[in-house]
Amino acid sequence: MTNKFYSYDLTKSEEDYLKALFQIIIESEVTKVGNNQLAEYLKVSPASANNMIKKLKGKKLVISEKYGKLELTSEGKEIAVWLVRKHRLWETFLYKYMNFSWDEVHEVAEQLEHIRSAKLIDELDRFMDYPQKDPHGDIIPDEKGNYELTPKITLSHLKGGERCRLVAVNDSSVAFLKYVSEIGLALSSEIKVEEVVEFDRSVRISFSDRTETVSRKFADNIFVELL
Amino acid sequence: MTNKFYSYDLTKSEEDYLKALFQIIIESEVTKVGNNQLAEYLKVSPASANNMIKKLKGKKLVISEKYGKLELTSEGKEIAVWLVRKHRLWETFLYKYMNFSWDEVHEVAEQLEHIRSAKLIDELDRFMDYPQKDPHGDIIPDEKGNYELTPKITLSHLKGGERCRLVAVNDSSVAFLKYVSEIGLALSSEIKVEEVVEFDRSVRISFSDRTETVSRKFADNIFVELL
DNA sequence: TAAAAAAGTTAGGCATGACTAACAAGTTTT
DNA sequence: AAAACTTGTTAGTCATGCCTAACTTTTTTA
Ligand SMILES: [Mn+2]
Ligand SMILES: [Mn+2]
Ligand SMILES: [Mn+2]
Ligand SMILES: [Mn+2]
Repeated sequence: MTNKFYSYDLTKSEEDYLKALFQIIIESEVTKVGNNQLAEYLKVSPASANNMIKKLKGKKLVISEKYGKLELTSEGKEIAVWLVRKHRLWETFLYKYMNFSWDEVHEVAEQLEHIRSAKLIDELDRFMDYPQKDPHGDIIPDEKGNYELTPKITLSHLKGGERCRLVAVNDSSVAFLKYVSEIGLALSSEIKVEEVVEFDRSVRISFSDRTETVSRKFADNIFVELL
Repeated sequence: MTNKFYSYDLTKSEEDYLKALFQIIIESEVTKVGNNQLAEYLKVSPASANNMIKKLKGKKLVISEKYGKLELTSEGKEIAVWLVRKHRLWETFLYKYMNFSWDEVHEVAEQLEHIRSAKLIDELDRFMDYPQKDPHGDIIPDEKGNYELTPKITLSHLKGGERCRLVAVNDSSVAFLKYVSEIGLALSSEIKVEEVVEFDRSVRISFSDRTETVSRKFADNIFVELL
């Protein structure tokens, strides 16, 4: 199955910028992104981001007016979704077949997502029997680029007494994921919010016979579904 | 299993040059390689090769005197063998699990061999139950870098009447491999040499109820084991 | 609304890894 | 041994993608 995106032949960096634009748009629920915001996200200087954006505008993958905010064209977005699909399929493969833990998959998937072979991705998808979600609970876009947005309710939105299920995490860093696991939480964990501490808005939660207090910052990075 | 080669952090290009040096040494059964020979192998200019060799000498992976031929240091060779291991494990994975044909695997493995994760390679090896050979019949070096050389008898060495088994191919190009398959040959095929044509030394062979005449150049690229 | 701050752009550099053109050293040929 | 050829090296250029410093434009705040 040949993929039309292979006519583009973008560099690894160009791909990373497109994907970053897409992720920022999804994560912060906006349609336009500032140049410096993009630079910060990718940990490069504003000048570097500005330079790359010029190239992507030349390839009609990004649009913006001078001194204006950045938008992905529909083609730019399609390529970004395709990269997300590859990233999440690889993470799933590493997790389910290569004995990687959920905090180890992201780093290697960052490399694997740039491998150019539509056939490999299609076959990987088939091999794993078309998984719906990656190890962090994120939806894997299908071969046509269709995808659902991951849920937007975080643990920090709940009030004392409410119950929920952990459906995804909003941070792929090793530090965060290791901490989540150490506490004893995982995808599908059922959590009850005991109390939101007034002083610093940290959250007292209980789950499987255990009680823990987690920070506001932590709770902001846990996506849940109300029960 | 952490791999010591990850302390090197070579670029993709540096890796390709080391691997090329190693392949030339194995294929042409020499210990030293000329700069221009290396350049030709990699399809770059002699100036480019010369430039890269300077860097590899700085990293003590290559040795040579000025205007002299190039040698891999033992460290350079170890890294090259590690790259060959990765390449052949990926080819095997693509062939056995991803429904790639033997002429499709090489191109994608050229990309995958540069993925940095010793754990992924160890797990891939375990997942496939420690395969000994890749889809072209080449030996896969083990995790310690031990490997056997592929057999050096080609079909073109045989005389009329002799019989052999196809054990490997010495060319990974799509054009060659497709032709091999089209004729009806594959790894393990039993071949009888009917006659070596005196005029142009092409070879009349028979196998599984079929008779074909193949060129000298073709016969040079088929490795066999005498029966 | 004028000053200050933030956001975006441009200019000039640097490293990597290609290239061509010119040159130097080594190897054959005559 | 000199000429011719082959091989290796150097110099200068280019594209990519990063940087800092300086500048311009837009937005915020006083
Ligand atoms: Mn990830
Ligand atoms: Mn990436
Ligand atoms: Mn190969
Ligand atoms: Mn390679």
